[in-house]
Amino acid sequence: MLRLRNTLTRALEEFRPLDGQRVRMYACGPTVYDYGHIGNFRTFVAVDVLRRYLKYLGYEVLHVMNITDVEDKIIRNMLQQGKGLEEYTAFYTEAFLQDCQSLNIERAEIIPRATDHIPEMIDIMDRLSARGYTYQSEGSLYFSISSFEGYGRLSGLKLEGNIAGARVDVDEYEKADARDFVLWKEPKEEGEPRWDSPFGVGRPGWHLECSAMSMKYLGDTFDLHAGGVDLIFPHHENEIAQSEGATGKPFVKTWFHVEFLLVEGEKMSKSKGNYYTVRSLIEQGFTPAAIRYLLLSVPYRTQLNFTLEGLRGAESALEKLHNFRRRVKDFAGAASHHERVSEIIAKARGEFEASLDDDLNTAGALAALHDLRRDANIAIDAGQFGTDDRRAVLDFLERADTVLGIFGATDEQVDAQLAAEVGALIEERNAARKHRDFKRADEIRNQLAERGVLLEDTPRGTKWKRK
RNA sequence: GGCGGCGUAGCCAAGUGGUAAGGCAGAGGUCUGCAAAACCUUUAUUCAUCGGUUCGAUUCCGAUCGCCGCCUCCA
Repeated sequence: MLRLRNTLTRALEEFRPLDGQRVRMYACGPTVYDYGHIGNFRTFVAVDVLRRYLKYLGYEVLHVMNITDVEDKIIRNMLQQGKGLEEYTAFYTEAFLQDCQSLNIERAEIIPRATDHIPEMIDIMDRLSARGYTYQSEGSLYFSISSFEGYGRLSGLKLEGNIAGARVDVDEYEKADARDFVLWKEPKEEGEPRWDSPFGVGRPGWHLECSAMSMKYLGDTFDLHAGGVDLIFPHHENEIAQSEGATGKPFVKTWFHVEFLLVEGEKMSKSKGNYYTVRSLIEQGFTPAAIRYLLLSVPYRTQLNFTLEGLRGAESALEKLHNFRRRVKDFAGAASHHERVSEIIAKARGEFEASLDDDLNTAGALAALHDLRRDANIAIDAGQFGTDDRRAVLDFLERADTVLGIFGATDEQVDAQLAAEVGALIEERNAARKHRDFKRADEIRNQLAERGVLLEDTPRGTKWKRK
């Protein structure tokens, strides 16, 4: 039974869908003004594990992840570069989806773009206005938070109790209250994207976009809403105010927030030079699977301190799991079954599921795999392993990987020509070794090493892998 | 100033009121023509500090110190 920590209630709660076996979830997607960084992807990987585990448990998942494709930074950049909105955002949207794919993040069932949902946003504004939650000022439409009872419940921030040491944006004095937020913004500059609306020409505020898209596809009330912790306030707080203000119904049952990723103990920022994108790490030679492993090695609700050393460690740990899976896959022996191996698998499965049930403890889930690895290796070494066991271990690993996604699709892709070449060279080398021509044998080994192929002499013959 | 989280071996990190998962790095071993790789073994009398509750606390409570986040756009 899955238990999740709900930000709204601050409690660990048993998760039950509102609608039978069907889970409706929304995750705030990227604002496509630049390439995503690993901090962004920590959140998306965590949400991915959530949806994958829900499916593992037998639920049907309807997952919506939006693309925010109109927003201040986007507008600033596109104007600077002299590009159109669509042209500018399409590029980074594509880059984002590619990064998701390389990290083996499953695609959400629905990926709506904000600019395709202006009518839905106008509809919400109409309803909010009719209910007296809004006011117009200098061509923009604002939401008056003092009119919405319960504002601040999610974040625990008090409406009045101020903010002595905090920075407050005092410049925007056209707002009635400093914390009121904009629903519809009047264009300030030439060339800014704009749409017609009953509230004048303008563009939507960010918060409104998510309310419109989530409710359109998931209904007025749905199960899960996910995002980074930094979105709790004001973004999610404002979504609640807008959505519940418009419908009069509860908006979301469970709020799921992913903690920050830090780099060398500090918040990532371009100016500090500790800023990593997925693609920059891949260029440095790290595999996406290792990045994903690292992101899973710390449970989603604690801050993750990213370091290159940690990433190298993740690579080694993942390598061990890969080696193990390969060893089991290549196992050829008696068609037998060993009770001990069944116990090992049952223990691993129990630990794996108990960990994930406990608020998605991915660190524990990975530990379960490593335990299995060690115990099964011992069984194989002891000759207490048969082909039935082989099948059972592989089945479990495959099933576990439907949640973790660390073995990846790229794993088995070896091009056939390379395989043939390497096979021939290995044969030649082994012949040389037989004749004690070690000079030639080492020559071949070095030659292959230069091409990134690593040989491994085992009692059962020579194996190879790519490094 | 308000709100929230964290401090566990060299490093990353799980966890429980009953005596410390897992990984990285290190050390030893098996294997090998030598290697590498692979595999196995091993690494915290102790969980920031000081008090308290308890038969018993790393785990609960209080204080102190340190770190991080949010309160403004942000995953």
